[in-house]
Parts: sequence; C-alpha cells; structure tokens
Amino acid sequence: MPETAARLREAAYALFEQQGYAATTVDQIAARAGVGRSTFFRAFGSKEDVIFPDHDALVARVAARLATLGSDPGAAPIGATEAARIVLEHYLAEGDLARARYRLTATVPTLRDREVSSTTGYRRLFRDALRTWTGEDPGDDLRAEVIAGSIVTAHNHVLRRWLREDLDDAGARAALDRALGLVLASVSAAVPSAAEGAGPGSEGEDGTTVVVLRSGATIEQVLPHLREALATDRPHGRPSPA
Amino acid sequence: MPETAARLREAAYALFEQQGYAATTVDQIAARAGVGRSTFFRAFGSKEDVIFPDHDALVARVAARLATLGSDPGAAPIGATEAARIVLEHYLAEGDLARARYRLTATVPTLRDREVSSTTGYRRLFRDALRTWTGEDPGDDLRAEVIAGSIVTAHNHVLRRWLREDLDDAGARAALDRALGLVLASVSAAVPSAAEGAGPGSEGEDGTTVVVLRSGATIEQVLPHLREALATDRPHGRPSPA
DNA sequence: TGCGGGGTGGTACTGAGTACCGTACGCTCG
DNA sequence: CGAGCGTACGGTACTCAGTACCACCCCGCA
Repeated sequence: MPETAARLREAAYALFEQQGYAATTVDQIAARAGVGRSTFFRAFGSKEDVIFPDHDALVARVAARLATLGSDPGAAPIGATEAARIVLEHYLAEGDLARARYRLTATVPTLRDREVSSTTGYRRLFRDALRTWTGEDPGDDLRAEVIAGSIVTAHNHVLRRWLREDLDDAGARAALDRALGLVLASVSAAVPSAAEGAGPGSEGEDGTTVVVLRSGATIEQVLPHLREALATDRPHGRPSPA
Repeated sequence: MPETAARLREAAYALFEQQGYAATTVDQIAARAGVGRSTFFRAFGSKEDVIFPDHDALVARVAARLATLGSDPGAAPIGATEAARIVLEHYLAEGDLARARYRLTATVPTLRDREVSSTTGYRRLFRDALRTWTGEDPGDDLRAEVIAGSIVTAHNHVLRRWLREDLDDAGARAALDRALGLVLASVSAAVPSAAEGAGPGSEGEDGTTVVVLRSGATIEQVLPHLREALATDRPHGRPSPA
C-alpha cells in the first residue's frame, strides 16, 4: 500500500476519533496528511472508503477458497468453515485498527449501513458456493441462502464479541469453531430432507421427517422421546434431546 | 399521506424509470410535481427516502406484533411467523409500486445498500423477541441471531420471488408458510438442545438430537430410516425422509 | 537535451442536504 | 369582522462530497 494512503488513513482515523465522522471534512484529512484534496480522492474513492480499504481483497480471498468446493457433501461445511476463518483471521491480524473501525461503525449510522451491506457480499458468496451442496437452482435456493446467512451471522457474532473485547484472539477462534459447528449441524439437517416434495402445491404429501443431528445414542434411548414427539400433532414439535 | 408527498413520489418514480436514478435531480422531481425544492426535502428527508416511505410504520407494526411474545416456547415460532406475514402482506398490498421499487433497487447499488441495511432492523427486532425463547443473554445470543436471520432470509427469499413475478399473491403466501416452516423446524432443533452445556469447553457432551418436523406417519414407518441414520456416525448424518 | 508517463496539486463544477427567512393560507378568538 | 397564530410552502444562500480537467513536476530513458 502506498505511503500517501497510509498517512491519509492515519489522519482520517485521528480526526474521526477527535471530532467525529460527520464533523470531519475531506479537506481537513488531506491537510493533516499534508496532501491535496485530489490526492485523497485518488487514493480512496470516497470518504467512507478510507475506513474500509482492503475489503475487496478479502472478499476475493474468501471467494477463492469457496471456489474449491466441489459437490462432495462433506467438503461444503469444512470449506465454508475455513472460508469464515479467513475473514476472522484478517480482523485478528488488523488488531487495534479493526477495533477503531468498530468504534466508528458502531456510532455512525452511515458507516454501519456500509458495513452491513458489505456482509451481503459474503452472503452471496457463500450462497453460490453452497448451492451445489443443497442441489438447488439459482433463484430458488432458499436453503443455500439460509445456510449462508447463518454462517455469516455466526461469524459476525463471534467477530463482534472480539471487537468488543469480550474475547481475546484464541477465544475468538474457539468461539468461531463452536458457533459454526452449532450452525452447520442444525442447518445441515434441512439440506436433503426437502430436496424432493418442495414443489408448489405439494402440501398434503408432507410426511414425517426425522432428523438425526448427532449420533452417539442408541435407538432405545431415543425411542421414548420420539414416540412422544409423534404423538403430539403440533407443527413444530418440541425437539427431544437425548 | 399528504397530497403533496404523493405527487412527489409519482414524479420521482416516473423520472427514475425514464432517466435512471442517478441522472435524476431533486430539482427535476420537484419541478415535475409542481412544487419547490424545499418542499421535497420537507416531505422526504432525502432523495432515497422517496423510494422507502412508510418503512418506519411497517417496522413499528412488526415490533408491536413481536412485543406480544411471552416466554411460552410455542408462541415464539407462531408469533414470528405472523410477524413475517405482516411484512409480506404489506408488499402484496403495495402491488405494482413494490415491483417498481424492486426494479430500482435491483439496478442502483446505492438503493440496494439502503434496502439491505433496512433488513438489519428486522433482524434486530426478531433477535430481541426470540431471545426470551432461546433463553440467551443480550450480547451472547447467537441462536437468537441465527434464527432471526433465517426468518428474515426466508421472508426475503419468498418476497423476491414474488417481486420477480415468479409467484402470484397466493403462491407467495403459501411459499412463505412453507419456507418459515422449514426454517423454524430445522432451527428450533438447536434451541433447547444447546440451552445447557453451551459454556466454553463443553464440547464432548453433545448427544443425539432427534427432531420431528411434521407428524402424519407412524413410528413403524419411521423406524427403519431412523435406525439407518443412527448407524452412520457422520457428524452430519443424512436425514431420512419418511 | 528532448520526451513520455505516473503521481500530484489546483480550479471549477454539479448536486445533495441544511439553515433560515419571508409569505400565504386557514384557523380560532376577541 | 379583524387580529393573531400555526402550518405548509417557496426562495436564497451556504457547506460539502464527488467529478472532471488541466498544469505541473519528477523520474527514467533514448
């Protein structure tokens, strides 16, 4: 990254923390960095871009990782987990800079919107990558969307806790593993179960669907709960942990 | 809604469709509506706001519905479903206006960002409402966030298909029911199962979780598939539709 | 010495958004 | 009826982000 851009970024963060984002003009940033206004807009396309610089590069790295996913059902969750880890590691490497950015985005609505909309890019990335896993068609890929959204949500949840210093680096890594495990386990239940019978109008023919999330128990242990669940006719029967 | 605002909105949409969003200035909109520029900014806070008018009112209605959720485990999914239906019905009632807006947001990045970030408001709403269901604490409410995100994703998925005219009104309502059923069924599996033992380091104690999505079959029909599922020791055992 | 290209500063412009003021219309109260 | 009053409107002037364009300077190179 060019020398000038770094000085501009420093000046911008300093002024933002000192006077607030809205009260800081691009002229002030350029003046503090000792360059002209034109140079600022050459280095960063906009006033917001000075806060979200190498974002595109990060997206590209995630996309590259996800591109290696084949149609192997086992590869999708693992690859998605690794892709999410790439993002987390990027922020961990940024350290205080990421936390300074968080202080800004948490305060200024404009910047929060910008960050939020950037997560949509990740959602699309994961959705497209997972579509071969769920076996859905573009435009009607509900499961891929839900899973992608859950992965991004899980990642952002952990990231936010790290940004707030609820978690240190090691804690964040462990939390991401656990969060993604939880999400992928619960969500992978829905992948093949509804691959058939999801056409419009096929409402009467939905039978019972039983999903085993994690093995480790015998049928004898599960049966009583299962019997109870089948007895109740509620559409959302209470899950029975065994 | 005031008479003047309606004329401004009409003028804005007409000009946007004709010349594009960026190429249309607020002066042109005001002139076409036969009012002054000041009046435009009084009616709508910004150029974007003319496209997303009664959004706040809709958010308020959803919030009101979600506020009635108690801690009854059964009420949460039903209430969340109804809340999502409120939003869908709002768009259906808008009809062509909603589709015109979609044509704009699908094209102009600025507007797409705006809409995307507005969904975050719904995510927060559902998350906060579902937290009493998941029994989590604010700031560490991963499951509530994931479920809320999945609900919003499911809704938006159906809505988008309706906006693209893949679905008519009745089809959209039915699709929303099915989508939310799928999402809530798969996701509710994770709610009580991980309510305990979610502390850091409690990794080994996850047992088998069996979820009954929909009743209508006997145990005898289900058992063979269940036995097969329990036999495989894969972390993401393939669900067995019956 | 002449020449071309990249990074830079400066100037001028457009357009969104804000602040403020004057004014016209409609209302109620005396 | 007229005086006051609040509200909606139009107009002006300003700030600032973002764009376009041009002149410059420094550097390597022939």
